[in-house]
Amino acid sequence: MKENPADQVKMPDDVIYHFFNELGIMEQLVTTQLERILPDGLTKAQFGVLNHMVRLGRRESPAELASAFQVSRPSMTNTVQKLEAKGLVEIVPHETDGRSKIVLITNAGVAMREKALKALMPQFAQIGKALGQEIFEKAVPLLQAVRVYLDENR
Amino acid sequence: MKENPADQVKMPDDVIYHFFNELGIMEQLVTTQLERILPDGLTKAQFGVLNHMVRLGRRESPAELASAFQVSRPSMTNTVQKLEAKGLVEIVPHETDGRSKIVLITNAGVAMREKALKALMPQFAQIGKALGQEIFEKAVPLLQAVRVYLDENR
DNA sequence: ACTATATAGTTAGAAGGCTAATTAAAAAGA
DNA sequence: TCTTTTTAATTAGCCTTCTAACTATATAGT
Repeated sequence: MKENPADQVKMPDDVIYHFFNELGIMEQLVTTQLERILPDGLTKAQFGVLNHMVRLGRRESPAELASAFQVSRPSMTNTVQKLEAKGLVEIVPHETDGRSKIVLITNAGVAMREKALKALMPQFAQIGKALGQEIFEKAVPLLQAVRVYLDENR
Repeated sequence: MKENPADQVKMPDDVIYHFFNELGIMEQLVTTQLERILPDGLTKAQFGVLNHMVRLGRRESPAELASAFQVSRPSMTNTVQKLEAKGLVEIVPHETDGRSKIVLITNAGVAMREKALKALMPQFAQIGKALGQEIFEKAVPLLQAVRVYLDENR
């Protein structure tokens, strides 16, 4: 009876590794396809920030944004600077805390977010039609549970 | 009755967007934490290739590896060159196809993969213990279904 | 009040990813 | 057979992300 080469050293918790592997491969696909659809060279990171700000409609600091997206502060500095260079956000000093800044979305930023949404909509609709919404409704809570755990135990 | 700011422009297929969003945030967390655990500055991409080659025990070309991980060929060229520089793989010409190359894992590569696995094992066990394997067993087929769709429709 | 610690943001440097373009070899077609 | 198209790999240039280190401000502790 031939053994699989993998048996030499067993994979620990194979399902979990498989899960993370599947995650990484899908994220690769999603990011690439998303950025191909987004208008005006908008990246996933940039769209994420614009969308976040419109949806939550709040004044947030770069540090708060970094935390929301689970990226480092230098990464978020970079992202909001790119958005500022495109005129999609404004970055102003915090009124009372001299260390902090506040990121504000501009009218152009809101318009760009709407343009991006319009570009994305058909693709999302197609995926929803092909796979059904149920699969996503089932998956989201599972993903959230894992994310929350990783978030709390790092 | 106050409306949520998001209502100005509705998110198309909110569950699907939420799914992709959750995916991106978790992938960020996973990659960062994984690379903090991996030994000798091994990256997720590098470990992925080593692990893939041991598990499948096959001679594969850079193009096949790129396809397996859903990255571009230039990205895989970069990764295997980094592995070659560390002495973890060998890259030899294909016997019959003058365009192709074959990536072979070295003894050092196998040893490094085992060292990495040993480093990863406790973390995976802890996650499994905290969340249970079931959540991953439920999630993997869902992720696969979405991945296969994206893969086939790009 | 003064010192020490923590927090916000940035800069520098490295890694991985992408697309576009280049080179070389194989396969297909006229 | 000769030309055209496809495929494999690489190079160049850009973007995002990371960690480490630095500056400046705020908070805590003595």
